[in-house]
Amino acid sequence: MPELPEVETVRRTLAPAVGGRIASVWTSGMGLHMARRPPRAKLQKLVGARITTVRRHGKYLLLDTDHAASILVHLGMTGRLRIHGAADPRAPHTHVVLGLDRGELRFVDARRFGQVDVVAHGKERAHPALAVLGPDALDEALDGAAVLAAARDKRTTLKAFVLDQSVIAGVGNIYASEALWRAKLLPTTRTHTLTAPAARRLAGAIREVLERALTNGGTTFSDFVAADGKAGENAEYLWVYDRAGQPCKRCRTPIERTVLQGRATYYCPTCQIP
DNA sequence: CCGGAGACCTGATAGC
DNA sequence: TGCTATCAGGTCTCCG
Repeated sequence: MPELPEVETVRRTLAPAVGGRIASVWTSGMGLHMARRPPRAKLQKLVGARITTVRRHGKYLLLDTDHAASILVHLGMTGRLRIHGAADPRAPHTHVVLGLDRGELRFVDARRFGQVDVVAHGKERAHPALAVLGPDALDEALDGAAVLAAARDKRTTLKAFVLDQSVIAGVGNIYASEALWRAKLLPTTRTHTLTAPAARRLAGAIREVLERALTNGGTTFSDFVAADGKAGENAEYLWVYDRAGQPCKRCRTPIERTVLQGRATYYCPTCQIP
């Protein structure tokens, strides 16, 4: 479910939890991502710690504490990180609960593709999940020149390229299709054929698409909600994703759906070109 | 190096 | 109504 705009929306709506002290920790004991369980003992050590900041890189959140460690969270497909009243009934599939001085921070994940871990300060780059990430998609440094440089040696398709978290961290399946439509580039275009002007368009389009979605509070089809429980509004603004057969918003040609690397891919066969 | 397929999980929805 | 098949915003691994 969640790509950069959704994760960033969660980060921002976690603001009320910042400054809170962790009073208790509960975990379900079930495995999440790759059958890895949230590390109960390491989380337990954070009892008494205060949450100082919440950072994001790509689709990962880092809840920093004043105990020299951060809580790493990835929402997977159906993960939710929400602030609740301690008396609120617990939703099914609740896997981690951090009791704060006021309220609770709960991680709920039906499909269990999400991840919760603890990382010592200064060891972030050594964490396997974070070590492989490229620059964040909203990083200022990610301009046309950077995209062109990253694209040059690759033989893959543009769709796979923008989805590759080691190249650009944060773009997922919805915004990959959206950005390529915005840049007027076909998803199947080979990466190494990208021209400088096309790379500039792609870099700009990625930023534009993500910032627009962020302004709209993220895209909600069924699962995504912010930390305050609110759904996103961006689904009604999507240009191509989930719009097969509907007219292109630029040229009225029906949008096509295909499958690339096993994932649904939407594009306009007329105004997107190699 | 690259793509494809399958794995990990559950729930929603469409079709019969 | 109830069954089955298909699909889903993410990653990871194996295979050719």
